[in-house]
Amino acid sequence: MEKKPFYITTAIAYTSGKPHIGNVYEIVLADAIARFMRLYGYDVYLQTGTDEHGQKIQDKAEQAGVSPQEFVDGIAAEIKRNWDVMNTSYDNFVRTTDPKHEKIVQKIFKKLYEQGDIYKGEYEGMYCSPCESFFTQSQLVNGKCPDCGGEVSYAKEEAYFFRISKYQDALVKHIEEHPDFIQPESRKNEMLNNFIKPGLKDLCVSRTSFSWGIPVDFDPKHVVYVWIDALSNYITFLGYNPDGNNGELFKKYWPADVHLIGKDILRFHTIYWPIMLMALGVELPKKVFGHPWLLIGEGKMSKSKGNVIYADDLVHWFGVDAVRYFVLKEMPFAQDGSMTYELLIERINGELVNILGNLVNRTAAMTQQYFGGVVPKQENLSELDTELIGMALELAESVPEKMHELRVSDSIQLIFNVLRRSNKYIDETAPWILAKDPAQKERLGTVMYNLLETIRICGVLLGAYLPDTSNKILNILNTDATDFDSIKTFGALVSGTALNKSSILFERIDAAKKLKEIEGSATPKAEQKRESKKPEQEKECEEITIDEFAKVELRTGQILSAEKHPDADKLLVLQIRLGEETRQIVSGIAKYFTIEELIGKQVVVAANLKPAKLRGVMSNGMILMAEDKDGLSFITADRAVQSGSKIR
RNA sequence: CGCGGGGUGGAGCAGUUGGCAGCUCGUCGGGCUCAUAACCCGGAGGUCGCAGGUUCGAAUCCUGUCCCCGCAACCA
Repeated sequence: MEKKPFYITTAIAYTSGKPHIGNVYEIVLADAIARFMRLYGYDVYLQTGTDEHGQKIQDKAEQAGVSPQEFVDGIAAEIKRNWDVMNTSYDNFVRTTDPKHEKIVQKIFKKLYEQGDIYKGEYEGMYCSPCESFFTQSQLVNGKCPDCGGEVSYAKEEAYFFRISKYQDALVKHIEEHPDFIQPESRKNEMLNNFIKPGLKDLCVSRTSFSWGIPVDFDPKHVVYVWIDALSNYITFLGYNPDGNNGELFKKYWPADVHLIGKDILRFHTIYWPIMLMALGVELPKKVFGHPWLLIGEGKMSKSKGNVIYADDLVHWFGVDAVRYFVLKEMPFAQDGSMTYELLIERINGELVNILGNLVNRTAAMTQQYFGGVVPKQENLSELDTELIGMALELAESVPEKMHELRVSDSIQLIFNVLRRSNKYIDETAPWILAKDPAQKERLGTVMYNLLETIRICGVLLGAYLPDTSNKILNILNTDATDFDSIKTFGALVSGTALNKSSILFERIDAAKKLKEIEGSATPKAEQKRESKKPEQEKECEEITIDEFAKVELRTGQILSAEKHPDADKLLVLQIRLGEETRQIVSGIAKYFTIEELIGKQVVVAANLKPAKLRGVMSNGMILMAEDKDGLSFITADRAVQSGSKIR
């Protein structure tokens, strides 16, 4: 029988740096869906990859002193390695610097140009020459460049535009007629009300300000800007061809069943991408799912917060299936999920070790003890048995149902409910009591069979989420009944089969010990290796000479007054006494301190910093602060020294 | 009045079309011994942010209000 195709994609990752666990979550989620659909009987194609063009990459490569291509080669390999560490089963890992992709993008661009959907126009705005950037009036700070504070002037730049306004009505119609197109639904309303209905502006789709991109072949001083380049990866790598001469993969798999993306780029995938496809006369994808974010504790991951967690480190500490389990299970459908080491350890011990691992272990041990490790026969069933069997069989219905809605966490929950029930079943049937009475041998056999078969069913389904663990379980059971059909009926496990030796599935983690270990090795082995071959990593602590250090003029000061910045939430305007003079300093600490607690504070100020305007207010210096996870703390002298004192 | 998300036992969350407020963890008490100090049972603990309204009946629908969190614009 011909299998139904199922094409799923992740967003392609930008090659500006190493991906953190939040980025990796997306491919793991996609992988779980892909593995499940394969198990369920679809012909699945999972595509992922990297987005490798753009100004930022050109800049970073330059800083690192390598060519952009060398630069992205390094990062793409790093990204791929992280995908592999997570045991993800992608069918194709694509890169936008692939010549085959570049060629088709040029053709797409040309086709859209020739049919009038792309036109040449002028990008106008206020231009800052040192920054080489355009700004709109609203972005300017007191009429000056928001980046460098320098003068800007009106300028025009030649650019190509995509006439997306033309397709606006068709897009609204499509979204309204296909309620599943944008998921989750709350996002759909957001897109419609915030972006589409107020009116779409034509999109600038080329740049002349940098060169690291796909050149427009009929006008080579332009490069194709990110939208057309990156989004089209979903079809170019399937062999789409604007001239109609499409490849086999495209014919087979397009339109995509799911584009899995982060909620932050939903706009591009539900507005620009569909319109591009409409303009090309290509069918639209069936569903775009904007998944939530994985937060670390309370907040977003960021380098400046120092809370970035990488997938390979987590795997190094906890094992791949434990990490997969956590991100898949702990992430709600439409709301951001939160990760901490404590929570991760709690889930591992409470669910993987206690519920799953221990169930398999005790069942295998009893089978060994009572039946010499051979699967016994199932005889007459009691009500207790049919309840367990019913729950196990229901999984073949309920799990696919949830998975089709992309509710991965709920699916795992369903399986674990059955595992929990199995533990309870052991307690209710008390096999160790049955074992004492030779007359109950048959009953004991039935109980053990029911447990083993239930574990098999759960083991098969877990293949989508915890592939290694699933293999281990099915290997212990020594069974070939591992396909989806085999779990629709209860009894595929063959009586008389000798079990293989069982092993511990998940080791219990001593939380205090493990946390200490993590603390103690800020850069574990995996990271150290990586560090040495990453020239692009910004040197966060570059060595400086004592002369360079001496250039910074540090002085003590006292805060005389503080008031809210009239036009910014995060900023406070402080008047600070530095010896004879009084300085005005603007500082982004409004969130952390009240005005009352600031007044009178003795602080340390970098006094010879070049003055800058912050949201329109002059700031002459900077206050030194220590920052950790609990917030900010002032650096100060340990006695009340005279204000303005020098620090060295 | 920039846009959006959220306030449900100590913690984290579920609650679809209004119909007895649930789950996991923790906690307290008990049981069991096959198993990885595991597993099983029971108890305590909630005015569902607040105020009003609709209704026989509201966590759920409506109005107002307070608080938190993202995004956007400035973290010198």
